[in-house]
Amino acid sequence: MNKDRRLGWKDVQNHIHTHIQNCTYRPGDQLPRDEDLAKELGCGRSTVHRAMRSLADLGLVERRRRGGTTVKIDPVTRATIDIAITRLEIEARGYLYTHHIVQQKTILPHPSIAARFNATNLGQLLYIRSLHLADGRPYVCEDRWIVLDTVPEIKGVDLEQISANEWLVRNRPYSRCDVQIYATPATVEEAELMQTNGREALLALERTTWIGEAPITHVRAIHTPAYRLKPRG
Amino acid sequence: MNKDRRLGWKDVQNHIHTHIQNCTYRPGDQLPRDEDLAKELGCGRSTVHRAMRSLADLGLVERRRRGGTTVKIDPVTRATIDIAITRLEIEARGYLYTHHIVQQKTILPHPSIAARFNATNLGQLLYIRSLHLADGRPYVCEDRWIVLDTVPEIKGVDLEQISANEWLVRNRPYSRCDVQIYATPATVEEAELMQTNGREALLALERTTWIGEAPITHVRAIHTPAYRLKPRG
DNA sequence: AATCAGATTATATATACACATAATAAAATT
DNA sequence: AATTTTATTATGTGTATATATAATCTGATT
Repeated sequence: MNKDRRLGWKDVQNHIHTHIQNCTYRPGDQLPRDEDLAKELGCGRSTVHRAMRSLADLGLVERRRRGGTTVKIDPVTRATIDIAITRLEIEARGYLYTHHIVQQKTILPHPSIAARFNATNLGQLLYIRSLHLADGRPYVCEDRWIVLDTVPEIKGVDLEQISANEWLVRNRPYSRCDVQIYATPATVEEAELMQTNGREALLALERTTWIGEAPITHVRAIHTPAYRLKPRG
Repeated sequence: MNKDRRLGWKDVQNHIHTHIQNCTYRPGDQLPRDEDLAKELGCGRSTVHRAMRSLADLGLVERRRRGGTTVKIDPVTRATIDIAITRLEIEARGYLYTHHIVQQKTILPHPSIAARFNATNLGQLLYIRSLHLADGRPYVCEDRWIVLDTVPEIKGVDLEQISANEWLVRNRPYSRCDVQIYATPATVEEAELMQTNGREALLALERTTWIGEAPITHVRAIHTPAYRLKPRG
């Protein structure tokens, strides 16, 4: 940035953030107007605006027209999680990735699955249970339902070659994605697949995606017992 | 925004996002230069810049100086989680919040706790096991370690009145927070506290905070079995 | 041939200005 | 007194311009 000349928006952001950490400004407090702060710090209003917007994005302050900017009364810890293609996640950890399909069939949706899509007439689904391994050890077991009316092309894809996970991410952008994270005991079959005992607690990650109004896929991925989900740096 | 005049940055963002969804631009593709896009759409370069930055924040495109903007080759699903004060979360769901302390003592840190802080000389810690209830039913059980060298004032606080969770959030802003999410089977004691059987899988949420270099607190919160963590919006 | 110094290119940042919009307060009208 | 209109205020957005920075290419120098 500027070597020494004047303040950049990050400097302004740090300045305010520091004051919030200092308790110079406490939760609920009113911050100075953008314009006043700009005058005080010797920079443009736009620069303060940029910094304030960033702080608002971080969930640290709240801005209201006419009401000015206040330090958030009930701060939340905001964590951002990036869910990558399973292959890339495994490879990023330095393991060799392999995967195989345990079961694959075309079915009509079970009501509980239809409910996830908030839909009734889904037509036929492609169901796939697949296992993703890191250095040969089970890492993720995913149950996936693909709406064939929305993604007919997938019928022609060799899903042993490229996983459904990867094919969809690369070929089927979505406009909406619901995510749910929860803990679940392994079923007997899952315990066998994951090579754990049946009492293990597994982290489950459910995702459902749509393109416009059209449902694409629903997936429930359970992870190896030691798995820890970590937000990005 | 502008009623009909010209495009706003959100319009531009939608325009590009739509094209990415269309597969007009596919993962890895190069997008037009900001300036060209501005000319094409009939708006200023700054407007395109604003839209592009927003798309980059969403993790959909990547921008490199001189390299231009490309559609992200390996898109990730980005989920943002807001972890609020437990009381507010319970009240937001329409339940009556109560909490009580199960155990409280001053101790020297166990090595595994010290490791979480990446520190060796932590001095004395205040350990608190507390139970947070929704309409009288166990909702969250938290084990918390507070670094007394960093937060000495907490010794004078009645933590039955205001939970340590809430007091810290309101009185001790942090500059860094590590978060980990995982599944864990309930211990015998936890199962009893949470009024579940010992085989339940529970979602655990661990947080460790610092102000500058000084460690503040480490907390492990386990949730009621049915609990599902849902990203915002 | 290897290396270093510009030139070029595209995005990033800082700033200024005009206008839009939301929220509120004050004034005017009924 | 109640309601509507108008003014004020502070942030939001769009744009233009100047400068900064990073990445890459070109070519001159050694």
